[in-house]
Amino acid sequence: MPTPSRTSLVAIVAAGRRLIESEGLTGLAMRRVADEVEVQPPSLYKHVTGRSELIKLIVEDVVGDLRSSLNAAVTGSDPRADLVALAEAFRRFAHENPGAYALIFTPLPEKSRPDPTLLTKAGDQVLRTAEALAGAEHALEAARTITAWAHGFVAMELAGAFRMGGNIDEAFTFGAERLGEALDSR
Amino acid sequence: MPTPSRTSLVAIVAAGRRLIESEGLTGLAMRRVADEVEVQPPSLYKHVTGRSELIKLIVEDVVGDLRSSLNAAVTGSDPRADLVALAEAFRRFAHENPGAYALIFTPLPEKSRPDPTLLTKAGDQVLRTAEALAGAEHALEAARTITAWAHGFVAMELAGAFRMGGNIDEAFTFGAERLGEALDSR
DNA sequence: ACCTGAACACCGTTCAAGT
DNA sequence: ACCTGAACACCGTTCAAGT
Repeated sequence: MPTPSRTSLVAIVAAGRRLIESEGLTGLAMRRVADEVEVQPPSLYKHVTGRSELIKLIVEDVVGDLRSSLNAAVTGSDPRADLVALAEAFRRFAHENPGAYALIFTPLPEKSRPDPTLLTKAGDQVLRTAEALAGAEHALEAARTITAWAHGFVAMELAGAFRMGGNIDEAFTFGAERLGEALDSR
Repeated sequence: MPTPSRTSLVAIVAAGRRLIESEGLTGLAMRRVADEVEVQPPSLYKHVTGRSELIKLIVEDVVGDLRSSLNAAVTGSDPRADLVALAEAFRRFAHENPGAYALIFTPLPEKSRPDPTLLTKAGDQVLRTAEALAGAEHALEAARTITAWAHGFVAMELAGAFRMGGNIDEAFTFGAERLGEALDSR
């Protein structure tokens, strides 16, 4: 007689994401995930091919949430204002999900990398704002400049790399505004 | 009778850095480092307090090399040209040391983080160029904008996050030039 | 069809014993 | 003073056996 599942993929991914958030990638041990969903470790392999794939699923979950946050941030009125709103939403998301966020742009083994189309979708709002600002011919380059700066900023922040004093919030606003000016070709 | 050391801290750090470069942080196993320097694993602990500290020493080694590369890149003639030269040197370094580079701005446990003063020294050249460009009152913010963008760009590149086509080299040059314009307050 | 216990091949690290 | 072998407490993963 078939036994009903005692856990589920969503429960496993959620548990894994919690573990990563609280203790980083090292804390993501299959045995601990199993504990969290109240199952023996080998049972996890009925839902997931292995730890690498679980990491991938967690990253994809995070990327989906990031996309929602970015989409919710823009108003569509003024591209310069939208750029600032996107940057702030991006940073807020990273601050609220530092452990999971760190995985998005970290060099992971092929098996743990998120589906590229998900990353593309998450970046779509930035691309549209970049196009409104910089024009169609420079849209992609402008979007990459914005994303690179925003990611680099929060990555350094989360890694504790800003150690020379000064106001971090102001530095972020400074960057967002200067980038808005620099990319505006209207 | 005292036994002469069969290995050394520099040999251990070099071996560790090689392992990280070829197989990432996961490849940095104490047993494999021990193999590389031809010693039994427990002997490593006479030179290093543990794996965490070894990671820290490796990161500090890399940061020192990055600093040298950046210092060698500037000519001091024109700040805009220096900014481009710094950005290119930064990116070249990351491409040549992708495994080790990834560690610099990754969120590491406290015990593995590099000495903050080393990071400061590595960033000093960028700070000076930023000051020449943006003026003393905005030097730190400008330096952070430049560094964030450059790091974000190569981090995304190394993570394989640029998947929408387009020319990556041109996107980098585009960003460097626009940033130069945006930060120039002379 | 899903879960389990036992097992395998790995880890980092400790420590008493050797030279 | 440094190195070693043996051991401990962990990993991820596999697999035959249970229900």
